[in-house]
Amino acid sequence: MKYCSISEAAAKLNLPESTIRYYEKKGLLPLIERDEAGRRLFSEDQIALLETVVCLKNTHMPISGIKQYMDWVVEGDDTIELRLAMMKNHKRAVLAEISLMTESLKGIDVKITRYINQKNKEEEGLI
Amino acid sequence: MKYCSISEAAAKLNLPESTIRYYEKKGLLPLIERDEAGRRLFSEDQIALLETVVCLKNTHMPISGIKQYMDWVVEGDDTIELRLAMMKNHKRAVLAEISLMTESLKGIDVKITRYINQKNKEEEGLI
DNA sequence: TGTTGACTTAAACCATGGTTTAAGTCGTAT
DNA sequence: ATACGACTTAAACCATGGTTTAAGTCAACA
Repeated sequence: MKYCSISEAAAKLNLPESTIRYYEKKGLLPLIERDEAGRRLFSEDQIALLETVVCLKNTHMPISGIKQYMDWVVEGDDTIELRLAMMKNHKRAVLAEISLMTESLKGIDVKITRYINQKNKEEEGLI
Repeated sequence: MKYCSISEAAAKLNLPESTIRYYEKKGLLPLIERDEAGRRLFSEDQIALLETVVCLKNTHMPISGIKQYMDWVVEGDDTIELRLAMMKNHKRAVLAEISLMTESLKGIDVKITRYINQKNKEEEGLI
């Protein structure tokens, strides 16, 4: 298996190293191995877990939620139902948030349209 | 013109009163009138402005951005171009965020599918 | 051998976006 | 008159999600 350093992991995921350390401290990245010098070693699996963290973070799951999920991952197959339920719930929350944003975007579009019209009126006035 | 109290405004917009006071303090709600006793009076226009704040907040514009926008609103028609540019930029940012969320949601769907399959395999194993 | 450069830690620090508290002022109904 | 509910303020407090700092360890290269 190939391992990579924290700087390589950070580059792959486009995250600051400090963030990765912070995530590990918060329990979002359990079971990270270390070399003899105490440096973190990220396996492909760890990188995949980190990608999952990023994916959940991108969809605004709080740290506490991601930690719960990762605790269940570590716990093993007995928690599959729990993880499934969590992901289904989270998906619903994300879709709701996207809906809200999409809806609110309409209000922004109204302003854009209005401002464009006002600008045009000004220009007509100048002609 | 009809005015309403902070509690009525809070009820209309489904916001805590404390949040409305906080927004005013931060400069997001300029020109709020007061009665003789110092109580805030919200006109229809103020309510509309507050709705705009909520709309921008729902689309994750930071307080500092909303304040800039409101400062421009107060400044008047000379700032229409600036407001238009800001709203166009913001719209782009919101669409990008929605894209990121939508993309990340795929990763979540992958997990949902996988967990459902794993559950089914377990059940087959039990038969 | 010594000096880089990449890593380590704990703790302090920061920004953001509110919420809560404490103390006080009104207007009105009893 | 007084007591209640709705309002006011400034300041303290809180959670979240990191980032920065300071001090140290280690491996490898000149």
